[in-house]
Amino acid sequence: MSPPLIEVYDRLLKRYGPQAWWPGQTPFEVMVGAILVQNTNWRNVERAIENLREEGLLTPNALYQASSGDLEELIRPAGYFRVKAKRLRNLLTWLHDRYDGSLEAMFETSVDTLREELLAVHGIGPETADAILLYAGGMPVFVVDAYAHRVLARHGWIDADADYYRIQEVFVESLPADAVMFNEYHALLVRVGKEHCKPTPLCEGCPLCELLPEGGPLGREDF
DNA sequence: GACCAGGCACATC
DNA sequence: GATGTGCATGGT
Repeated sequence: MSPPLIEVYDRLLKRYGPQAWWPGQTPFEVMVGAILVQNTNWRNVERAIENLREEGLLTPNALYQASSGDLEELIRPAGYFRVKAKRLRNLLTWLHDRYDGSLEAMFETSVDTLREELLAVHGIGPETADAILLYAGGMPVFVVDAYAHRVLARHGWIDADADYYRIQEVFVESLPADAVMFNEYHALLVRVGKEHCKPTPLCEGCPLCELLPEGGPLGREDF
């Protein structure tokens, strides 16, 4: 039986309202943030992005020309700064070589092709690619993350060991392909995950547990 | 001091 | 193919 994802969405939207994601001022800033936020608190990413902004590096050409050493120091607050500096350079090099540094040209590519191209960039995996497609490009791609995984598994709506594509499939099967809603849905899952479906305590005051006949979470305690 | 945070690549079995 | 590990900072 498929999970009640429309009802979940309606409930979350009613409870929290629109989340106004992604917190980035330009598509390029969103792309940079998508790399920097990998397994990292957004607050730390903000510091790194502010550093880049102060140096005038939040454009494809400027960041492409920055030295690796400067880049590492500026993004240090976001953690994993050496690997992330390499990943940003991989993305920038690809963008420069393939699209002459133009996001407009990049997003003229069909979503399936662009996704494959992004995944071929070293350091960009499924979530980062999808975040770029949805939040920077406005393409109707559902972004799965650790929160989506935990919130759904916690309530018994997916297997705890479901992988990225399985979880994405669950959403895509039950929802219309609407970029605005996909955008909002992902942000709402992060919100409820942070506020109520924490690792511990288990779903305190969670608005989604009310949808369960048992009135409480079904998943394993480590979800 | 332990644990957590919008992942990903790589080594090893 | 599954499972484990390195990567690093900053808040609670």
